[in-house]
Amino acid sequence: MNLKELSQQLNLSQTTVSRALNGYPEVGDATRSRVKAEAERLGYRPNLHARRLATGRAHAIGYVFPSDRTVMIDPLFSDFVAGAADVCALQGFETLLHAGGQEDEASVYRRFAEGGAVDGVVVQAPHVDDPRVALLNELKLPYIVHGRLDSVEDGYAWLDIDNRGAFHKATKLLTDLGHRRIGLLNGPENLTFALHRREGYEKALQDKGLLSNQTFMYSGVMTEETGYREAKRILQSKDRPTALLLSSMLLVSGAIRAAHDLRLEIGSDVSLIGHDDGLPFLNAEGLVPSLTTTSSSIRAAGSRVAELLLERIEKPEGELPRELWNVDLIVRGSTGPAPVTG
Amino acid sequence: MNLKELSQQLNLSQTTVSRALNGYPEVGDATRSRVKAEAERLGYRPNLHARRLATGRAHAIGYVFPSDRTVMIDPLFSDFVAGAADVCALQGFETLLHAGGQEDEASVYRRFAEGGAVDGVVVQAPHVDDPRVALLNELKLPYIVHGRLDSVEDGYAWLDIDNRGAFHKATKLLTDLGHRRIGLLNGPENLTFALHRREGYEKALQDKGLLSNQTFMYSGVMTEETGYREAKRILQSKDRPTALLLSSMLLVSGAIRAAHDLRLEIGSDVSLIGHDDGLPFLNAEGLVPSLTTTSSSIRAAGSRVAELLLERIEKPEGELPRELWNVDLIVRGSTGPAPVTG
DNA sequence: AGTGTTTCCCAAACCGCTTTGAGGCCTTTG
DNA sequence: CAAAGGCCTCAAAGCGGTTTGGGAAACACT
Repeated sequence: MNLKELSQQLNLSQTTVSRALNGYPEVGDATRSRVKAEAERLGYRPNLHARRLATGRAHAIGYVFPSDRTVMIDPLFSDFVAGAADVCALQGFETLLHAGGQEDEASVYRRFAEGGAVDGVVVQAPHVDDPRVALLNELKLPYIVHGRLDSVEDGYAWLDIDNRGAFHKATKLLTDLGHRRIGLLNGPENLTFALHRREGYEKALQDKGLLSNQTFMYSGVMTEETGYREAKRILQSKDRPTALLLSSMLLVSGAIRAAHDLRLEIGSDVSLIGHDDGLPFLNAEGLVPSLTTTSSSIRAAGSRVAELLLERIEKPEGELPRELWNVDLIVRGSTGPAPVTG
Repeated sequence: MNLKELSQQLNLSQTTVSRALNGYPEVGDATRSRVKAEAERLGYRPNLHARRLATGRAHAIGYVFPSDRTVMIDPLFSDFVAGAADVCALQGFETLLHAGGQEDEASVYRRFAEGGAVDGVVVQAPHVDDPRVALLNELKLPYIVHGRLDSVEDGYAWLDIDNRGAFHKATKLLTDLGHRRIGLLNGPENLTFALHRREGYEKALQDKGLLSNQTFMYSGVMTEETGYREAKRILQSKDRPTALLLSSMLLVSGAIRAAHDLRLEIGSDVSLIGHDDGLPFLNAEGLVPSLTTTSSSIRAAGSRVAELLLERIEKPEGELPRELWNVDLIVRGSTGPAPVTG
């Protein structure tokens, strides 16, 4: 069933039927409802590609897996995308995923832009100096960055959580509790979010005249295993830290295991603060003791990013959105005063 | 740069240029290479929608999030999709995600089929008696089920791992080690994979004349927290089991925490076997003691499913693929003989 | 020279929708 | 009553590719 057949069925022109269906004002109420009823009855679905070709709009947004992510897919990713895809679906947009292949990333974006495959893209996990932003600006393909470049905040659209602030707060809580040696297990610090977290952490230490110590730090992939291994290493080191900051719940999970191994009581022998992205399968509150966290829903971020992107697609010349989300510090049972023998 | 401009540039007709680019034999070698070089030089990208309209093929496959999954996105999902998207990208296919929205699932499939949005879909996490299969058969939209319906194996295309066999093997290992009371923490048993796992488990118990015990079982969402809670409950029950089977690594993670809490030594006081989907962020080998697993890469399954789907799209009338993958039982340190006092 | 084969290329139709520009009909207004 | 203005509707021209049905040129063979 296509438009032509439908319009013949109705004894109307294609134009009128199309307009009736798409809500244009030039068509009368009676006609419109007749058309709609008939379309419904016959199960008419407009051909997407024809519509896209005619309108020049894809009604789709895209994600490109960064090439260095194809091996290690982030568990955050699905939740983020789910949030975004929900919003898109509500507005009749599809979500396109493009992974790897032999094509390099820049050329995928180019094809997206020039071939009209998508109306806009989401840039995830930006590097400190991410080339994608410049490329997308050049291509004039609407986009929104989830995160930020390192120092630049102008000239591109972004939504980020206040990673510096979050880890500053978290570290301050620990120093206020008397901790003097605090470790940090972080993501790869060429990614902005991780860098910012470290900056917040170091700033808070400096505020108290404390120095950060390289042996108490880790930066790299955030798996349960590295959490275990690095937490164990750090907690076994000479003058071990009395508290650890952990950049993801998976690291937390590993660190808890390490603490158990070393017979360290969490919340007294060692305090733990983790960053919680609100993943449904790893609950900070359900831990024992419950985990003190900096907390921010990655899913909500996904939804909001999609909203902003759709707005930008609607009005490409509108003002560039820049949203910095506050991150809550939720104090629970895993943090306590520094041990006196520390 | 579109085809028309390119052909004018070359002083050729659109036909010839199109044919040269798409490898049709009617065009001479000299002409073909001249066309290709010029297309490359000018950065010509064919408009996807135009091509799709003309050919009637979308060059895309789709995933629809089941509506009951939009709240709790499976952490397996991203790895599975990544595997699939890789394969698709290599063959020039895009991957479409459709989540929720206000539209019901059946109508999404209908729209996909009739609107030509995708050439085929992947059906994930099938229920015991999943209505999607019948719908897709009716719509004649190529698809492949990752998993199976409960009893039916004919009349649809599927790839599944041998969940029954895997959990049979795992349970047998435990009974052979002398365990008589064995618990099972499983996924929701309205999903086929979970049901099959239980069947394998119960069969192996029966083989030894053992009865399964409802108090030693759990079926539901597979999060770290439920793993902890349920493992703790089961391990505290009267005549507690000496071994646990766990349907996902997240459940394992929770169970380990529970065992620590209860001061049970893993591998001696309680044996653990987990199902490992090969997720990069939760490594069975890195645990202490290393975890005995039934092991099967979800990512590889994603890739293969995509391959099969692309084949089906190519030849819709071909034979229905049915692949049952063997699952390895990898014995490591978390399993040992049943404690004598058991 | 006439015929048949290849080889290479073209004009035009088509995919199914949107949108433009025009026109018919009916009501209002001077 | 004629002109103006609204309201509806339509035919046709895109959008940018693919594909069909020839046709011209070059060559080989009677």
